[in-house]
Amino acid sequence: MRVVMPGFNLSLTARSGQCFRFVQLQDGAYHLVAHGHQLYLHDLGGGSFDLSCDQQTFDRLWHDYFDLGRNYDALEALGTGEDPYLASALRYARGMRILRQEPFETLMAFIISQRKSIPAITRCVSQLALRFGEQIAPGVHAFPTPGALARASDEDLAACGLGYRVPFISQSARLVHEGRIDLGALADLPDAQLAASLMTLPGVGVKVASCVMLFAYQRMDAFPVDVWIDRVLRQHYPTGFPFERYKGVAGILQQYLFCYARHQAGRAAGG
DNA sequence: GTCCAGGGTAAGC
DNA sequence: GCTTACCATGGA
Repeated sequence: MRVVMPGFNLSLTARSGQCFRFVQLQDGAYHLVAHGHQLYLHDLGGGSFDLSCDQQTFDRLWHDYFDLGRNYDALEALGTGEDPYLASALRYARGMRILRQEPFETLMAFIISQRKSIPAITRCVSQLALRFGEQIAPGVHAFPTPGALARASDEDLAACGLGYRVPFISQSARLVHEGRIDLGALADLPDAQLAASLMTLPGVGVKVASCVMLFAYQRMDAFPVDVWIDRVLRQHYPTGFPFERYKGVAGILQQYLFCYARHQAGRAAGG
């Protein structure tokens, strides 16, 4: 079906490091697996996209997944003048959106993310889906359920390239599967309690919890600080990031800063 | 060979 | 509260 998503930047969103289930195809289109569904997306330009779903599935699932109910245009007014670096980041990554991902998959993906590059994380998540996820189409697998990962052997998990994170994944999956942590119920908690609850899981610290809050629970004040953002803060915000000024959208801005910083580094490296 | 990657944990202070 | 060593793996 043909859909108009004004200003939506598919390419940047797909490569932004918040979701590891986008695959770019030969013709430039993207294939995505989320919420037990697959979706092909073709950017036709001018805000038009060709999607491999019907209207009902789009309205019920993908509309919210791509956070289309939120007005990102208001971000453009921020940063101008007082915050030129943020203005540059917003200009570069205009149209990128914060995806509304599944809590369990996001939790597992960002436990894996520690000390790994985005391509390496993508490989691990893909392997987990291939080995333990339900096949939803020929050669296409959903992300595994908590039970499937809880039952997986350490050897099979290690074969996915998880390294020393195997017990983190195994134990956290078990705690979710056994109901010791109810990821659905966590959505009702305020930010501080949500963060504290997530951090009771093995392999989850402040940064991973922040990513899960931002990318799965729509907590737009969650502000993950990884090595890239740490550099940005030290180089461009030596007196501290103005969280109060950006209250309610700081996490979104963080994602723009993250992508912009990586883009700049890529250019400097000649990529 | 070295260094780095969307860090967390445990030990030590 | 704060630093520090260590943790597997793959790519540059």
